[in-house]
Amino acid sequence: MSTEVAAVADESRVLTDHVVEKLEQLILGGRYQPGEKLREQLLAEELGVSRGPLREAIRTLEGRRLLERTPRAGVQVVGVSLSDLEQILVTREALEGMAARQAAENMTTAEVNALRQAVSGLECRPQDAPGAVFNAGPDNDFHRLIARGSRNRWLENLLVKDVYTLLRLYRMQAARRPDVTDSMAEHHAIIDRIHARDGEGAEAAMRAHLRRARARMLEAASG
Amino acid sequence: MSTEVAAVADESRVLTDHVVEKLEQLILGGRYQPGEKLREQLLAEELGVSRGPLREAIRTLEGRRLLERTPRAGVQVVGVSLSDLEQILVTREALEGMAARQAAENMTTAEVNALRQAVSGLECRPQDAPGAVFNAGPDNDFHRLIARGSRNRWLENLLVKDVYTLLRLYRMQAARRPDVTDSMAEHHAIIDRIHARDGEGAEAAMRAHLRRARARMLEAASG
DNA sequence: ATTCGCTGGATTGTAGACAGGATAAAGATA
DNA sequence: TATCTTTATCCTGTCTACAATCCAGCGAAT
Repeated sequence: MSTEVAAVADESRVLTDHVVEKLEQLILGGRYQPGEKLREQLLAEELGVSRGPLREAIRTLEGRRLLERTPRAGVQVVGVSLSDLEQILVTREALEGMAARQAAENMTTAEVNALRQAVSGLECRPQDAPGAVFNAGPDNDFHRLIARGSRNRWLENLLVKDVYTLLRLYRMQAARRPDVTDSMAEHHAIIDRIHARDGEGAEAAMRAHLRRARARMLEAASG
Repeated sequence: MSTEVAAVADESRVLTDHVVEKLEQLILGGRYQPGEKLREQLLAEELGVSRGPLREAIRTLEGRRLLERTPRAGVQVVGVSLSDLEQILVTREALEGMAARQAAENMTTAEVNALRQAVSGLECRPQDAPGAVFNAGPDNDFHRLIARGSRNRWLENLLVKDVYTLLRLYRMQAARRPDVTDSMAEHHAIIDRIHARDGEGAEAAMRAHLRRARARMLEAASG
């Protein structure tokens, strides 16, 4: 079975963690469609684990809102409605605006440089990796680096583990490549503010950027 | 055993959900102190359930960052350091600012009235309930109502399930009553903006309020 | 046609077992 | 006496197996 979880876990992680990861990949990779019901017995066999770790992994992904449970009826992959998408994007604006502000205060110069490189997107990124859906391109790197640069593990976790994952799921669901609309200029404006250590301006620029991106996404989705 | 989970679950919830709730109460109630290690066998017996549901509940609370796992060594109640507190409060400012903005757009007039009543805090709130630590007073209601009024279930969930819980844990840990410092005036200013449907102003007022509250808390904690 | 009850399948919860790692106690050495 | 090492114990992580419960679909009876 090609979908089996790596039998030998690297130390300091337990089986459940690998199941979480693998399951997330299966969902984000489209193996299980939004709305599709997961049957534990089958899934456990497919992953080569027993029900225990699988159920724990499901609980974890429930917490990240990737799975939804109807008591005694089973779990299913969430479907991201247009209303959901809008609410998620609003939440993202709040979190990532603050992340940009904190990044302006806390990022090292080296990190800012890495950020500039990332948006330049010159590094010929190999799109061949098995989980192509995962590498959402240089845009993704940009936002991740800022989340990391905020030095705020709550902001970072909420953004990376919850928000970004749901957005990927939506893109999967809509069969839409991450729009590479040239927001390069906006990205550079944000970086400039961060580089200038202007937290206020960085947050404003990021929020303006995300508002425009949200408008684009919602328009593209409904229109 | 007085800590046993209600044997008969109200419908549409499974045992694990009750364990999550009960465990959260035990932690927030101080029965298990921050840093304390949880032994699953004992805890399972104390709660009157088997290890299965307990382990699932633990995973859920891990997702909410109330518990921390060291692989193969066990789980322990998290300790909220001063740096953690600061980061959480910053995250809260971002989320709750946006919640206030959306509340200004989406709250019904009736909800705004309820909000005013809540901050007036005139209803003689019975502090007798078993989980006294839970009823964090009228201040808590105020923030919950706004989160609810945002009509954004992501914002609301992140605030109520994650952020507020951690703040309660911190207060428990610091053995500090939720400071009832008269932020009444600030609260009313926020409500005024919401009532005026001024999203921009509501967010600004909320963030200013939370910044001041953060400063107070950090000062009280370190000074 | 609607309602009732049955039945098969799936979820949910429990119990017991066991390997392997972590912790704590006992012993050995300086 | 203090520190290092070894040993014993405990606990976690995982699996298997089984009982209980719930739900959906099907068929029969009114």
